[in-house]
Amino acid sequence: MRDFLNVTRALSDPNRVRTLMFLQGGELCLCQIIKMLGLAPSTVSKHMTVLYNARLVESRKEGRWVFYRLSEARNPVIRGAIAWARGALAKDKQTLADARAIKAVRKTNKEKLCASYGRS
Amino acid sequence: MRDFLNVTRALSDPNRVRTLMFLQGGELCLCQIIKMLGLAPSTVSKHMTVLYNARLVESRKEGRWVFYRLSEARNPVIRGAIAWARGALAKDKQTLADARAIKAVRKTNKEKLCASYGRS
DNA sequence: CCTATACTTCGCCAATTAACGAATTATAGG
DNA sequence: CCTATAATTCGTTAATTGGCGAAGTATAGG
Repeated sequence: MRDFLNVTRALSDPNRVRTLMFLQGGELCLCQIIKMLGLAPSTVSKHMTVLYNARLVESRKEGRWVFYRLSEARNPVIRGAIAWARGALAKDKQTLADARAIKAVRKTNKEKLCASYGRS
Repeated sequence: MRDFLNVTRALSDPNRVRTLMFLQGGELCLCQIIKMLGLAPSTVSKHMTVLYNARLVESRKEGRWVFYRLSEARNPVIRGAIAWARGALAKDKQTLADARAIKAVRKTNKEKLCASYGRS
């Protein structure tokens, strides 16, 4: 029950759900997620911790950067949650808009994007 | 997104999740749910409203009683949520304990159970 | 009608949560 | 070693949420 509630609570915030959706396109570093969500770095960091503790995402550190990706665990509860969310939101307006926006973010040079958290 | 979040938020409380699980055995009137959860009637009523607004349950009024049942809607988001929760919690301790307890509640005469909210 | 009962609505309180900025940690590169 | 940068942790604040009991609504049965 505890694990289950960690997942449902992680999925109870629109910014976390958006992040899960646009992580479908592949791993992103925190600063790219910050750029997408337009929130303070500390806020986004905390959101990612919630997703991580729910085991919905995994992370990888590379130098100064931390990359997050959708969980690849075989755990059926996690896979079920991701599959369900994906199905439920495939045609969601925000999800589609983010899928467009993420392309630009991925193309942008990471050094430029991250410098002072790239509030452009 | 709004509909999706209504579902995930409804699933973010253990008492609501427990209720969804033991409703698998068939419809129950509010006083039976009150008995199962051991919470104040007003609290349980509010929980059921949350589940109802998320479309996870449906209700039926019969005289003084209100019966709740798992949603039978064809909506894939709802059906997916229920199926996922069911799979995730099939072996959950609380779920199993509730499955046992619900049998006694179903057998109990409803008049007796509900009288002064049956705090026995 | 009047009472009892099943449920809901309302107002309140304590706990949780999402947000921020400031301070801190860790790493890359002079 | 020193600075800049990416991310995290901490402290604060405003909003939300889960709980309760009291009051209100609706229905069944004298």
